[in-house]
Amino acid sequence: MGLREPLLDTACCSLPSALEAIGERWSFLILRAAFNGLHHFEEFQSELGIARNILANRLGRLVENGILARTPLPGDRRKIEYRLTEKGAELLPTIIALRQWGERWGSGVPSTPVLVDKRDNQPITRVSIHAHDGRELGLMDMCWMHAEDVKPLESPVHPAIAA
Amino acid sequence: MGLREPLLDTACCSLPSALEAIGERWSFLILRAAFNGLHHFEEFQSELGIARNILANRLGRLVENGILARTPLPGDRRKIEYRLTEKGAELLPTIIALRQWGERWGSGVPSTPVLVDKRDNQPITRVSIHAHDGRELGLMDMCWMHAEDVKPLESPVHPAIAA
DNA sequence: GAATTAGGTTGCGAATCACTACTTAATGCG
DNA sequence: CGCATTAAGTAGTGATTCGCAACCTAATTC
Repeated sequence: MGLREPLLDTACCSLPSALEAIGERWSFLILRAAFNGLHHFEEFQSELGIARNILANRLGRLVENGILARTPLPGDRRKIEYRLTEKGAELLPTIIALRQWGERWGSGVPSTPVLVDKRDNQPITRVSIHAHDGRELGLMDMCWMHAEDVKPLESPVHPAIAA
Repeated sequence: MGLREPLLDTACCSLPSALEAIGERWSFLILRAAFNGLHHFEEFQSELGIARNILANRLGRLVENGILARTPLPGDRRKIEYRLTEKGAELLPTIIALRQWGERWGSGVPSTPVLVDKRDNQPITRVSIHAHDGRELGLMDMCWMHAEDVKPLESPVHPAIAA
């Protein structure tokens, strides 16, 4: 039977729970559109060409999961505004990472629009993995460890506090 | 009719093509398992509890898309090894970013195992967005621009070349 | 008060998902 | 060899979801 149980118990990894929230078809693209400044049902619908019932379903689920906030506009109460919450906004690195991957390995076309630093209008760098001291790490530079085996560094105590 | 056409033309953004490759249910979790060192059909099956035909389908699609490489082992030719290609391995930032997001906003449980820097066994930092000079950028620090409007910085030409 | 607009909901056929059982091919072993 | 075992994958069968079109409802506009 096609009963859809949760992907996995969330005991060891929070990926499954994340995927429950945003892993369905279209969810990612709706989020991308939201990051690009779209806020209304019809905007999403015409931009993405998604079926209306599916869009309603996805928007509802994203709202349920606290990723989008749904507010009727005070001026025209027919209009519903969908806006990223803080939780939703923090998906940006994920989305950018996936987009950069697609750009590099997929069709190779540079995506538009592109995220730039406001200060100098220069594009952001590639999203990558960094050590706690800031060094960029490749696959060879890291390994997996059980969380409980990680010993916290004796953090260099701030002089003002240490004194 | 339920004919599944591509999510969107890939003209403006490579996200859709990326999602065609890895956006289906289970694909992400299969990749996570691969990153964690699983390489065989039965390993994936028992770890994820996924139906066998779906697993076969997903593995096939990941291979088609060049994300996993499928090689029968020389020693025991029943055994098929699925291994991440370079293209697949470069999905790590995406997966880590999503996992960190789930960890922060989902159940809040710390995931295990955790990626650490080999040099000092310290966990990696949070995946985030950086300017080309290395500064971490928040949502407020950046904006979208059309790719063709981005003016390349006159890069500080290498003295050896300039001379 | 009729038409329009924004945001949905309903119905229906096609595709996908998931569970179980079966198949095929390569090894292991007596 | 001959038979059990293992690894990987396929087939059959329902439940669920997707996608399209049409319809509905409330708020606004003319």
